[in-house]
Amino acid sequence: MAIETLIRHADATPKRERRKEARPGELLEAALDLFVEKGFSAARVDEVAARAGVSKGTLFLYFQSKEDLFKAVVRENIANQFPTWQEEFKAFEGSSADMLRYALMSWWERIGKTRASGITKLVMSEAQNFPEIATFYQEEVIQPGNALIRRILARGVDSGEFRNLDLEQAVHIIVAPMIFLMMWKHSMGACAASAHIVNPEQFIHMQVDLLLHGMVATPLT
Amino acid sequence: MAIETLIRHADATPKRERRKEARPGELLEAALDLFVEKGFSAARVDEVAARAGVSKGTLFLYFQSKEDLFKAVVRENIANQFPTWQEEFKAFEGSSADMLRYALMSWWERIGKTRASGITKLVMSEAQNFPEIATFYQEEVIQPGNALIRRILARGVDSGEFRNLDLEQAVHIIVAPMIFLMMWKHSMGACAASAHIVNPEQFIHMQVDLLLHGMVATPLT
Amino acid sequence: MAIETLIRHADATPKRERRKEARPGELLEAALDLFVEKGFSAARVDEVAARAGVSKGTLFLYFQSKEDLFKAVVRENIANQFPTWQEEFKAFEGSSADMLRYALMSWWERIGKTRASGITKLVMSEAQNFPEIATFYQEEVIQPGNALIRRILARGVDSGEFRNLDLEQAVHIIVAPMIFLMMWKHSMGACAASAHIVNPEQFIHMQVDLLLHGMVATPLT
Amino acid sequence: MAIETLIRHADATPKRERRKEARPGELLEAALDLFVEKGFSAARVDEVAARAGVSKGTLFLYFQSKEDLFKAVVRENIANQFPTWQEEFKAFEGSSADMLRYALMSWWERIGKTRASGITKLVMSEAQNFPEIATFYQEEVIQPGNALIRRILARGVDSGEFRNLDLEQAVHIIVAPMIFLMMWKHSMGACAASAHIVNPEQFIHMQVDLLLHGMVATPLT
DNA sequence: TATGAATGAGTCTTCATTCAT
DNA sequence: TATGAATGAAGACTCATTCAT
Repeated sequence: MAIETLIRHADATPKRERRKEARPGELLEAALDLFVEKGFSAARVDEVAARAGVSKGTLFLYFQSKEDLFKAVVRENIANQFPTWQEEFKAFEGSSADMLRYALMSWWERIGKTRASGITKLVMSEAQNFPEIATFYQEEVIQPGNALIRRILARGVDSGEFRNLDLEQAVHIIVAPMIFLMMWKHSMGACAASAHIVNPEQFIHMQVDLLLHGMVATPLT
Repeated sequence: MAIETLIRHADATPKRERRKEARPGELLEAALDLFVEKGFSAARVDEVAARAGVSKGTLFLYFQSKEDLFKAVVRENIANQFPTWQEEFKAFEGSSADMLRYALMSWWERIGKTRASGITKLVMSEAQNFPEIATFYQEEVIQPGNALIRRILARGVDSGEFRNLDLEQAVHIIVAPMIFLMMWKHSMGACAASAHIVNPEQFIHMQVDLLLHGMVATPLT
Repeated sequence: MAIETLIRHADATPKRERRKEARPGELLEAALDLFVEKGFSAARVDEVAARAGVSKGTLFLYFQSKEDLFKAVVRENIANQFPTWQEEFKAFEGSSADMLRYALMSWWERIGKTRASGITKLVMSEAQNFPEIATFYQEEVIQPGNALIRRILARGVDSGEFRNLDLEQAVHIIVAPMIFLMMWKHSMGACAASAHIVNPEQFIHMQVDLLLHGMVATPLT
Repeated sequence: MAIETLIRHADATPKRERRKEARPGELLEAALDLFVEKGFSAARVDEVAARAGVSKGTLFLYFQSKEDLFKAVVRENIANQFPTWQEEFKAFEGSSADMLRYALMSWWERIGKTRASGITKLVMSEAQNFPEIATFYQEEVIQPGNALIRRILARGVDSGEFRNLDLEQAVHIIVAPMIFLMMWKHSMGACAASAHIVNPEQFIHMQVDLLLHGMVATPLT
């Protein structure tokens, strides 16, 4: 998608011409779909090419190898939605509890629910075989994401709304179930036997509730 | 070859050794290693056999297929542990909060910390390509595991120690961070940029604390 | 290797040759040879490919599987002939006795005499191990073949030239010796002790004669 | 069977002792079944051994190789029922037509119908790969069998009951359908799609009828 | 003599990659 | 630049045969 956008901006040439220039973008699109769906090794380059409407040979004209294609796919799709969010959160006026709830729910709407979650699943699944990509993802996605959550928690602690938490740890605890949701959606969740065991919206609701108020009947004194 | 012969004589290792009792265990060991290291489809049965010190044919003497071998690995390393836990939990006498804490920590000691956690990572990564494995794992690991947690929660609710929870959802919320830990350890956790970001023991401690008592400074009234 | 290189230069045969049109035919030729020579299961796809001058992979470009290849061989060499026969028979103007004689003789010329007869031998030899092939053969060769014969007999009965026969049975009686000829040619006929015991043309002549007029000196009254 | 008989006659030792001696016979029995059922290459030596109640290793104690076993099986089972028949035919008093009918029907009862027909199927199927066996069979079974038929035909011709036939050819025409019946029974006849297409008894009846009196309504003048 | 665990060559099939056109 | 025919190195699994016991 990023590449396509760049190309579009570069020149507004008529369709036939652009077609040629757009090839890599179409291939990356198709590859993303297939890598998410089947994983790196089970995805077939024939199918990627076919879905992009070109021949297998053409694919190798743009990408040296399947691995090369994979890396390009992930790099292209690690987009930053974070700046937008940062703006939203700066302007947020409710309680920090509401802010947390809002953050997780909107994360689900914009990332978890969409195809973007497939990238996370993909990166985590193949991290062992592509360490550079894992590092890249860690830096470009996970750390900024964590920073966003950390800011919300810090706000709550500062205002006295939250207990005095170890922020670093707490961030992971918030983030873990979201990552779980994405993994689940693209793995067990896609299998018949366990398809609808986890309902994401309910899951997030309860997650926030428990995180905020705990399970014990007699609260901390 | 002359050298090889010399070595053979030095070790006096017979080419064919009959060790029927020991074989399956040795193969399962090697298989666990390789499955965790490379994933299900990338692990080669030849290599499993070689690492166990036998020929490819011998492997198929003990396991009908690669899938069968994998199932045996899962049973040996994960499923087998459930009965023990069940016993322990039956005999447990402390509070349900302590019980939950104990469950998660001992789960970490016996599974999460060990190579066995790699199995969970692998299953989630490749579930889509091997539906039969996904179903198997769902039935032999996830459902029994969930049942164990559900019993703890039910005990807490029954005794009035916990709030009246939607057990099914709560189970997922307990389990999700554990799955996250396993995924993390075998994906991002293995890359430099994030190696020690998540400390499992601390993570679990805080997870239990937050789950039990919540984050808000002013508890539910 | 030096020699090989020399030869290559001498011939100037390119390693990779693109001959999409010709490939299937060449493969079918080679496959027919090998299937007849070794039987279905003993014939090796590698050897078929090699004999056709292509790599193993190329064979699977044109035929989905060994079984698929075999079916194509059957269609090419046997099943394809039925429409032609049907045309010929439609246009046939002589007596039904002549028609029968012609059918059997031309069957011998076009199938029995050629390598194609080896296919029948092979199918009968291996039918039990490859039920799908047996069914295929039954449907694509035996039934159409029988239908052709049945039509000739029916014509003779209708015209009063033949006695009122049980057509279904009579068809088998006509067909049996033809199958015998094919079996014989590719089994006992290939061994010294019996090489020339059965002369097909004479055999067919006498077969038709006896079938038409019987052996007894005093005919039915 | 032949071997067993020999052994039984040789010594009437108690069961336990004889067991050991009987091994080869039991193996040949089991092997016959399996070779007939599946053919040479599809029959598994494990299964032969298992069916004979011994281990695979034991089989190779008695037979050098699978091929060796195969040859032994066929040799053992080419029994001669011919002398008996010869006696019967010498004493036969009816017409030659009746004699022919009787010969074919009793052949079906004693050979075609029984497991013995499996040997023929086996030998014809594997003749290409075992030429010595084909020769052996030709001499030991086919030629004597043909001689029997030839005598019947000669009797009919001599008595003026039959036309003046080329005996050599006529014999083949009589024998061909019988061989067809055996092949069919053990190949296509064993497949669901065509199980009962050919009814042997009816087939033989009609065969004899047509052979004797022909199909044409207006007989030879 | 009997066992059955162990072997390893051999089989079909797949698929990333190359290259003549 | 684009094609798609051709390649060949794997990979899972089988099975006749061997050999330590």
